[in-house]
Amino acid sequence: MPLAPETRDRLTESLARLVRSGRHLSTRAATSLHGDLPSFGWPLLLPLEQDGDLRCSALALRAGIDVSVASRQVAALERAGYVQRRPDPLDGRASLLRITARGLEALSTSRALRSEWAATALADWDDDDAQHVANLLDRLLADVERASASPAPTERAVAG
Amino acid sequence: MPLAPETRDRLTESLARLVRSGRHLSTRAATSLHGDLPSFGWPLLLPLEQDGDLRCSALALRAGIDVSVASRQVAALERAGYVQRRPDPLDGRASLLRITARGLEALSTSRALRSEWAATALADWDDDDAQHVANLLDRLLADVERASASPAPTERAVAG
DNA sequence: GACGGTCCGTTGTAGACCGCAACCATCCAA
DNA sequence: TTGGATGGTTGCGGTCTACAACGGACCGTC
Repeated sequence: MPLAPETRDRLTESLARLVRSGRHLSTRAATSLHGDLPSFGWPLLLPLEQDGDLRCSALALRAGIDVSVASRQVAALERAGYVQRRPDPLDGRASLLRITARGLEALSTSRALRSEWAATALADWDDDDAQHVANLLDRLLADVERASASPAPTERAVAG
Repeated sequence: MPLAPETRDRLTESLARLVRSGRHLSTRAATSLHGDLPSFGWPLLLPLEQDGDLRCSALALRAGIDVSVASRQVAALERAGYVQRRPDPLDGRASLLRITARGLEALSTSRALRSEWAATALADWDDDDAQHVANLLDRLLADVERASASPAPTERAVAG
């Protein structure tokens, strides 16, 4: 059965509330969820942990932020000793960023804090439901990002 | 089967990415998703549409923001003619906020834009999956908000 | 009926995050 | 060699947020 408009709107509304709540949580949680890591540390260090050395622009792309923002945040992380930069041997303009041991450690404690928090929040979920919703969330995320990337639809909606 | 740690962490990670992506979308979408309504218009006007007249403090509670923020945003909405205020007959300190015809109309066009956007984003979902994920999202949202409201768990995590 | 504590909403202030535009240094192709 | 393209930094302005202080109104108490 194709998607009914009511279901669609209900889903977007739930999504909007979730985003709002998540934003609220991430500002409020501040130190309790990130340890001594600044709030932007997680989304920047995680790609560095997973993919190894990255350029600033690549990191910005992964984190979904402007290069200028990434530049400032990376500078802060570098000052704090979470990342290290070395000149890119292939391009004199660029730097390569690498996560330090301190960065890995901070990521680890932050991961533990998140995990602990999630354990209390999701106390009465069973594994099947959680896996199911995780699958659907990933799919939803992919679709939202795809629709967000293409500039056309909403502008068409405005014009039409 | 109880929630496995891996599932838990996977779910939080998906959730974090979704929130991040959604935030990005809501800033980027700006005019295309809200029409001429300011970005904070939707979460403020919606409770007024659903529940009728509300005080500023009640509205702030519903929107999950501080009263001072709500006060400023409501003032902007009032200047733009989306809401109307009248003194609360029961309490000389308070005002009652009511959404105007213009506000209802703006909400309606905004809803249409959202709906149109959602239609393209969720094009290849079927109704069962969408309803299922909406149900699970609502439950997830409730749990997250509950865990977010209680100050204890994360601080315990930090202390321990 | 006056008074002190409490509550509502507004305003001042400050911080976090974001993106755009201008800029320098470097790269690369013509 | 030279001019356009590119990587990263910085200046600037904008948005959203919360906390603190304040004036005005409310209410239980004396």
